[in-house]
Amino acid sequence: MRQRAETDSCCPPPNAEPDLRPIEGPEADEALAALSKAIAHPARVRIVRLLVRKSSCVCGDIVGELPLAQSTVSQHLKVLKEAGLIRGEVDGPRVCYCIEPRMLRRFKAIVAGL
Amino acid sequence: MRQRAETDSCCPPPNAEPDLRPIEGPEADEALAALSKAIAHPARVRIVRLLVRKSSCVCGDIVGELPLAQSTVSQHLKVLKEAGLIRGEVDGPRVCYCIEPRMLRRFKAIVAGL
DNA sequence: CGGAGTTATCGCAGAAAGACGATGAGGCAG
DNA sequence: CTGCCTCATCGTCTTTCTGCGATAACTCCG
Repeated sequence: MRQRAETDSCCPPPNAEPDLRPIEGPEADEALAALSKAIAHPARVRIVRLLVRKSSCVCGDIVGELPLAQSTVSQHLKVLKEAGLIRGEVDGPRVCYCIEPRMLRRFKAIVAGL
Repeated sequence: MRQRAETDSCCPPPNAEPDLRPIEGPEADEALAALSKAIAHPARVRIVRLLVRKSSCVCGDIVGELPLAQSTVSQHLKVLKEAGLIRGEVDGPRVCYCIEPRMLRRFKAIVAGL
């Protein structure tokens, strides 16, 4: 077993590698559209905010924070995960979600470059 | 008639009033979701890019820039307009669209604040 | 007034999103 | 092994999005 446990965050990748992907052009346009679509729902905005705030990653507690059914929240998490904005790591019987800093940074960069 | 004409941009509001609206909280979350949804389509990203690039506002030329029917482009413009991201001003027989700098700034600010 | 050019709206059809309950899959404790 | 807890997936329904052609509205020019 790993030494990751209670206080230890399950997703600690604070790597600050430079992002070489373009901020403009067709690829960036597609990326912006996809990332925007992923975040284009109040529930998903709240999820992202939760995960950003808690550098330590919350888990199914997200369900408790939202007025939605567990299956619905799971769907939203799936959308965010498929967009690459968050990551889920299995930690025993539960799953620990956290922000994918790279992708969030990319989103911010493209938007800022508008 | 006004002195606005060919080279004159029809939407010249370069006012840089400070935006006092919140960057966080429920209101900002709703705003971010709405703005993201408005831009969450490749065609609409391209439209926004076009209007940002050309500080002078293009018009129905947008239709020529996109591989979509005129009615479809008009729909996308409507979405962006309803989100407050762009503005359309009637200029003779045609309509001149331009970015609404305030709203775009707000979008950038909220995203940057994530 | 009447035609021409430009844009908005309508109606439709197919695709996708959103929400939920029910069910399945997997780990952990006993 | 069995039950429990957590989470993902499935199936369904409703709503919204997306795209288009057709048509209306609107402006300018003769």
